[in-house]
Amino acid sequence: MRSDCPVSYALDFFGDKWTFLVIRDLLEGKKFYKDFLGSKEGIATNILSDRLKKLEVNGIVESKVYEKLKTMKQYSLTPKGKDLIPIVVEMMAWSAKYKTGLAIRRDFLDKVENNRAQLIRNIEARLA
Amino acid sequence: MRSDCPVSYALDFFGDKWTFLVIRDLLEGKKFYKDFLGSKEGIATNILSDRLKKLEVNGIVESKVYEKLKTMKQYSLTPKGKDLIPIVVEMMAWSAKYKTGLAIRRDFLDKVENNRAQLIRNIEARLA
DNA sequence: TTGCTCACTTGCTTTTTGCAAGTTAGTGAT
DNA sequence: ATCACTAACTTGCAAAAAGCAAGTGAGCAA
Repeated sequence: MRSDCPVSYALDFFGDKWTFLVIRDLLEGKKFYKDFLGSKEGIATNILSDRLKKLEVNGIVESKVYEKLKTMKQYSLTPKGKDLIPIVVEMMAWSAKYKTGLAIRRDFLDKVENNRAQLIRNIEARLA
Repeated sequence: MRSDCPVSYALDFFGDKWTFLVIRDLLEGKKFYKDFLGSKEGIATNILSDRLKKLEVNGIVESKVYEKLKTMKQYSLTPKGKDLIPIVVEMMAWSAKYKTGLAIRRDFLDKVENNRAQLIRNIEARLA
């Protein structure tokens, strides 16, 4: 841990190039090692292995042997991991605003937008 | 850009060890190079210089010469940068939940919590 | 028992980060 | 005008992390 700042604390978990993309994959329902490997960004096997390990140690991910095929390990998010969803949501909302042509559903964004507008007002009031 | 995924798009801007901490500093009201250098995490001068440059190129930060003392450059967030506030907020909320003893004001968190709970319900409904 | 899949590991190269020591430009005092 | 001082970088090199290709070992199916 680099400091007692909450932002810094969070970044110690996923402030690197790959960890958050693995979390995204898990949120999208991916479960197995090869699923993560198949993602468009193209993570390397050693990096993926390392990140899954760290996420598990940090209590964000848990894994168990897949009983139907014991060579496979099934990964999933813990409650602590699922609590990262709002961060993902806000990243998506931000990207949708500033990048044209991204594949995000309109109805999803509309739902987010009201919450987001309120949040911005809250925080800007604090900063003023 | 590594893919057309919105999460990946966002991470291309700040998916590294330092960029988001600089954004946090700006949100906290820091303006000058030496202010960022003074942050508790201890960023190196070359990294800071590089990140400020990239943030400016990416339209998240803007800078101008500080007229009262022309050796100093004054940095600030653009609207695009300020729109990252909700992400910061959600990071803080997550950290507050999982790390004891972090310095976040209670009243601030209470405000955030309702929005967050609603967001989680929205998204989990989508994922089910 | 052979061959296949899957989840890793290993060894090596390239890129990024970290650190210390400059360099350049404005400023204020002499 | 020159000197000391400060602020914002830049440079060079060492250390760490990421990227890539080629293994390895454990289950499974024929």
